[in-house]
Amino acid sequence: MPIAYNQRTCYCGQVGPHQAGQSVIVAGWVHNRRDHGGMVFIDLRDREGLVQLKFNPETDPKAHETAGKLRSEFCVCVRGDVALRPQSMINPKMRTGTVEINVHEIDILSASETPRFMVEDEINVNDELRLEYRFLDLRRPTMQKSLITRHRAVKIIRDYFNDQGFIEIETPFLTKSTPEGARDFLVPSRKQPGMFYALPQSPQLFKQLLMMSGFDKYMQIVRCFRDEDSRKDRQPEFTQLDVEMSFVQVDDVLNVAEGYLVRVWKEILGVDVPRPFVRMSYQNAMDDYGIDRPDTRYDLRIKDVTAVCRKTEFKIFTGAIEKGGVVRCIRVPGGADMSQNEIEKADNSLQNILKGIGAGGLPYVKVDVAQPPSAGSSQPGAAVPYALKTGVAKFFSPELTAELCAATGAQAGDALFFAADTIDNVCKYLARLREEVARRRNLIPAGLWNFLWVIDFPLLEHHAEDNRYYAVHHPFTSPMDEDVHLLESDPLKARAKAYDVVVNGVELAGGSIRIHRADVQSKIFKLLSLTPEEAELKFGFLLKALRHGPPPHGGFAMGVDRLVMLLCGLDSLQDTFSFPKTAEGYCPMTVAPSPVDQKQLDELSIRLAPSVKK
RNA sequence: GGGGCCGUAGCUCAAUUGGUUAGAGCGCCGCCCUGUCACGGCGGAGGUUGCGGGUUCGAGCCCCGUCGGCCUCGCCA
Repeated sequence: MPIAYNQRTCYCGQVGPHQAGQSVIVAGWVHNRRDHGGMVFIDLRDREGLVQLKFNPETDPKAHETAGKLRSEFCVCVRGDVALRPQSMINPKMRTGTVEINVHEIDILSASETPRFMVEDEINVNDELRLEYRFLDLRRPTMQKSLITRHRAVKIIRDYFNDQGFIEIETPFLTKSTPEGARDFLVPSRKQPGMFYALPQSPQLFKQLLMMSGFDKYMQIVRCFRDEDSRKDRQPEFTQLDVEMSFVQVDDVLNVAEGYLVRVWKEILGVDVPRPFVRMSYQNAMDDYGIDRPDTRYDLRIKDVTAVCRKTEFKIFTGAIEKGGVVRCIRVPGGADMSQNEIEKADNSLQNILKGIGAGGLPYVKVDVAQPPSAGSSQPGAAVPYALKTGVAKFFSPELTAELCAATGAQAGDALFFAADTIDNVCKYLARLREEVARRRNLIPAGLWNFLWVIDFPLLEHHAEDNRYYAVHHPFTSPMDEDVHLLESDPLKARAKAYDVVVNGVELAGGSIRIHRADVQSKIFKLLSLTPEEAELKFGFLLKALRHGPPPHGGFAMGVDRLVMLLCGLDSLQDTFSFPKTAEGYCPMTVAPSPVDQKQLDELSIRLAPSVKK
């Protein structure tokens, strides 16, 4: 009689001393086998963990014989008694290490080929192989934890938003291609040859239309698609929590978002996140951190030293300033101990990293205590407290040195790293430098969660290439009421009712209050160089809806994959997906994308370009 | 789309200046072993060096192409 595996009594990882003496049925995969010729030990694994099985040839010869045939990843079911291990045989490294199961009966439910890699957490296997054998990869405890955490976070989303009166509504995947934004994934229409649907980059317009339909609190956990190159923190299809509310101002939306985040951090990590979150203006973030998603766990704030550097004879500084640029710097406390190799020589030196993103170089100085003029003289450093050495020190006179130290708060033993260029480039370089220095010098405190709202984003940005404005957030974002008049006079000065949640330097969510007036929306389209005809063609349905009593509304979207990455402390977004794709958008397991039959192409009226090889 | 690095046993990696029979650890297979938990001991098998072409007396190594992976810039409202 086979063991009734459907009457499994508990998970392997949950067997404990409270069951001592009880008969149990467990099922799982063979993790490890230790065969002593006589006694055989098996670690059996299921989604909750491992438990040690013991096979004794004297008491259970038949089970012991079967145990000898077991190999890695065989799927088995056993019946046995839970026993407390003798004191000296307790394994403190195992959660179930105080007990073991004396097996009386075992069934091999299925055998396994030798796995291509071992199912354990500390593996060193290339990603492609992991993805090809994703079903094995997902057996690893960290991957199980990741997907289970994902489930819990999503469950909390549904509970929380349901409690708050939100309604989950689905929106189409086969929809209309939207201009701007990322590249669309296209789906050809069979019934209308030559026509294409696009997969949604987000349900943005649908959720706004639902507001116009009167569902004043909407949410959805929804797949979004963007056909751009993948990265460690990016996949072509990803999941968003999408939220929209009517009759709200910025604070109302921030409150709802904070409420969820606080709850999920408490329930999953047991961490109390203080509310309300700190708010920082976009301008403040750019000035102090050079980036719109600052990691505030460490200081290293950027200081503007344009005024001081203007007085130097250093062409790199003065040249940049003459062209309308700025000079800014980061003070690294104690940074004088950094080697020349680390700063500018090594392949991965700070300078080379910055050169990699376009910087010309990395001017720097180290701050030292000033030497007295001669050995005999007293009052060392009384007039000039500090002196600079190395790098571009020679361009700073004692007076300028004093000014520089005053402007940056630099003290003896510090290093100052400069960037001189346009404001945009200086921000880009120093933001990167900040991150790199913090990581290398271990300035990032462990266990800290810094939640931050970045607010007061500009509404528009200007691109020189095509000499036109682009929406910073998206074209439906409302300008601030007091800035509406700037749309005529100085559009780049207009601020948006937009906001991002940043956690430890990761942009986790973002949103805005939307335009709910047709005239304002038309004005924005015009600024974005859309003619009324184009606007009608592309967004006619939105403009039509805006003429039928739209409520004021706004919302946000949160990256669920990034959320799970943060909660699990993962450094790869791939590990939060069940079946992710490579950087080329390829799935090694299913071998997708792949060619299709000529018949399918014919039905879609699609002919492949001659350059496409079969 | 641009640039860089990489591809050798099931896995992770070696292989001197282009030179003998391409090695190691882990895994795998066999035998032995009654308290292991990274069990241990002895023995063994396992290779079209991603693929295609070229240079050379000779190519894992050099050159060209191609496929794939990773990093990076661009892109990602």
